[in-house]
Amino acid sequence: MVIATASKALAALGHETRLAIFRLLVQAGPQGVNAGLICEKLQLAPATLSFHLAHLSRVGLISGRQEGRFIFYVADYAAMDELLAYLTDNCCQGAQCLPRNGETTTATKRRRTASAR
Amino acid sequence: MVIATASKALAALGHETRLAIFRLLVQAGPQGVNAGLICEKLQLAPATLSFHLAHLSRVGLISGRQEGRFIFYVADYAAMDELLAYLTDNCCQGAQCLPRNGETTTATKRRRTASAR
DNA sequence: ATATTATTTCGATAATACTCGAAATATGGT
DNA sequence: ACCATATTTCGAGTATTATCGAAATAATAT
Repeated sequence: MVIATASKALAALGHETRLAIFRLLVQAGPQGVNAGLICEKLQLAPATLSFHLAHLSRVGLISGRQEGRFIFYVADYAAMDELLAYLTDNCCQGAQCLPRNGETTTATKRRRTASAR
Repeated sequence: MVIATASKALAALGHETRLAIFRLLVQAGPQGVNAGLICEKLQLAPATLSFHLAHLSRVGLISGRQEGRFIFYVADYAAMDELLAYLTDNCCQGAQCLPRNGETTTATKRRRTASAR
């Protein structure tokens, strides 16, 4: 992934409403959630939701699947995976991600696993 | 980490210039890079750089250490670690992060490692 | 065909963020 | 004290993003 792509994905998630939407979709799993239900759960005006869904779609983090009158939005796990890979590879280099106390935390383990690829 | 904090950190990284700055600092390691050198490497006007450094500092992703006339900026690895932990925990739930083809990729391994905590 | 429901697009407004020259501040050298 | 260098703050202009009512589109049901 190139930096321009990564920064666009990060910007998309860098808005509380959109992060909440994405989180909801991830937790909903592969069947997704239709727009109306997202509106209801997150208390958003339909036009506002539509704006944010379009943004997330544009950067490839979600996609929509029409089913009857509904459009079910689904998180794109592969896109998120690529973003996380970019961050661990470029913004969390090796042993430097060790916290000061020397304890091994998630990022470190994550990095080790990644290098074992 | 709460969603407000996570979205602020993501927004900070969601700008190509700031992501480039953060990446540079991560790669520079614990001694950091002084502002002037960042300016030079990334070809930024001093005032512009200062604006972005302030933004990254405000959300806790970097910090500055005065040394003589210079201010060395350093990436906060712990903050990045927490952000990655938030994303893997909240936006990449378990087996759902498996890509369609069934191959195991980074995020999956990452998630498994995380659950073994 | 018409009505109903789901969602998006349009349009206007408001708010926030970005860029950068110029001036201000801070530190160190002479 | 003065000068040079490093960085930030100020201020103003520009651009981008967010919100949401109202109208338009799309799908289904009656």
